[in-house]
Amino acid sequence: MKNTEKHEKETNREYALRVIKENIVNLELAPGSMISEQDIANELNLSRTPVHEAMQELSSTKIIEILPQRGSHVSLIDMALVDEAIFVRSTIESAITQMACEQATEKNIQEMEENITLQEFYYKKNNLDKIMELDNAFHEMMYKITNKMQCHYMVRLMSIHYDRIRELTLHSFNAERIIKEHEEILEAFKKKDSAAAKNALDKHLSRKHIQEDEIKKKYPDYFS
Amino acid sequence: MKNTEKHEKETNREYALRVIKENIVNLELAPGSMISEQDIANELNLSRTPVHEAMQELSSTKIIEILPQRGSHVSLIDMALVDEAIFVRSTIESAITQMACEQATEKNIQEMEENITLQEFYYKKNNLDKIMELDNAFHEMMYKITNKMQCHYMVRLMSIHYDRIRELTLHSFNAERIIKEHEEILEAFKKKDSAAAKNALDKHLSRKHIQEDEIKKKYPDYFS
DNA sequence: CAAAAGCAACTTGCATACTAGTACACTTGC
DNA sequence: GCAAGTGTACTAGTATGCAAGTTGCTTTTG
Repeated sequence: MKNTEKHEKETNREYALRVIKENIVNLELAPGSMISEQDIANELNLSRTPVHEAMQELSSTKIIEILPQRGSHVSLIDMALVDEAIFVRSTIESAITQMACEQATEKNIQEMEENITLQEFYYKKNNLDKIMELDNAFHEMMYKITNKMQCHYMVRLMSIHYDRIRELTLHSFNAERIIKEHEEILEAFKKKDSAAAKNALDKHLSRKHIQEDEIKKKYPDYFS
Repeated sequence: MKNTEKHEKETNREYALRVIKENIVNLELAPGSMISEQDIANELNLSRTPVHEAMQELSSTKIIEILPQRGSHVSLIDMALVDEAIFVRSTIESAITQMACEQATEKNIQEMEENITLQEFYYKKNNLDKIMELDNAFHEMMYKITNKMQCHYMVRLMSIHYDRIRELTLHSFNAERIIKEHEEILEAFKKKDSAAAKNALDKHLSRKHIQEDEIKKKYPDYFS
């Protein structure tokens, strides 16, 4: 696995969960591949206990499948679960963004502006990773403004199925358009026009439809 | 704790999770009370391991709080989390019911009819538990029809905060009105009028606003 | 008497060992 | 050669014991 450094002050269980999840999303652990608790414990220099607990948590989102006394494997990509992930995020975030627009303070709006300024900065530097990080932070602000962080946690949990497939279609990531759409949302916030904010967000997230045929042809073994 | 019988073919971990969750929701484990892994393990005749794993899972929804090396306690009722639970369910189920109306087959509609018939049957028998069970099954059908069972799982996870507070306001459970509203939804399905189905569901779930002051006065120790 | 030091009893986190069940290669008997 | 039986090496589930940290009572000390 990649990036197995342990952070400070995270428990062994959190450490195992984070590393396994990252390696599933970046496809280092390929869909369908077997993973044994013992092997991962050895690789991370842990006992089976924290790894076992991390695997239990992952299986609750159906990103891995545990077959007792037989073994565990990374789930094949299930387009129905990808659709659910997109559906939940679009539906929840549409409602939350509209509410956020109504509740946003001057300080909130300033933070959004700051975030977008940095997006443009890193766009000029061609730093896509930073832009994606700022993108996530931008959307998370909506949850923070409306005090809906448990919703954010749940949406993120399900999103893992979409995150994994996005890894296969990174070439279609259009930073320029994304930044422009964030600016549209910001403009709606400044005008306190919550309907416009909702529409801008709906348009923004509706891009998330997937070139399913293309990637299924390219990676047929990854799909169920 | 109440109802500690172990079901067949459930693992010890699932058993512990189910019993603890039930006893939190029915307030047998009061908000704020301490619960130790060892005590529960003794009471259920298990080792600490499956209990520990169940507690980890419960803490992810914030229904319990684990303080390492100090102890764990049932969380006090946090109205912000109750609001989030209601928000997620209303938002998701509104969208899903509308989609279900568009996709429902004759067989689906017949099952809904069957369910409501039984609701009326048990209403005459004054069996509220059965009605609540049928109520849950009725709403679950929407998720099944639209193939969104992972959404259902997530909504249920967050709903525990609302389920617990509903336990305090059971006197206001109005079976007659609920059944009538279910019938409205069914009528919309029969007419394939998805907008009407959505409206009927929105109205149905909007009842979930809570007599917050009343129960806070009655159970002040239960709130954060 | 009051404050500080120390100890005992608790907690959860984790490592280790054992259990039960599966898969598969190999042996055995024909 | 083949089918049935057997041994072995794997798996995850669970029990147990230890590690590390907190709490609160007891003892000590000024």
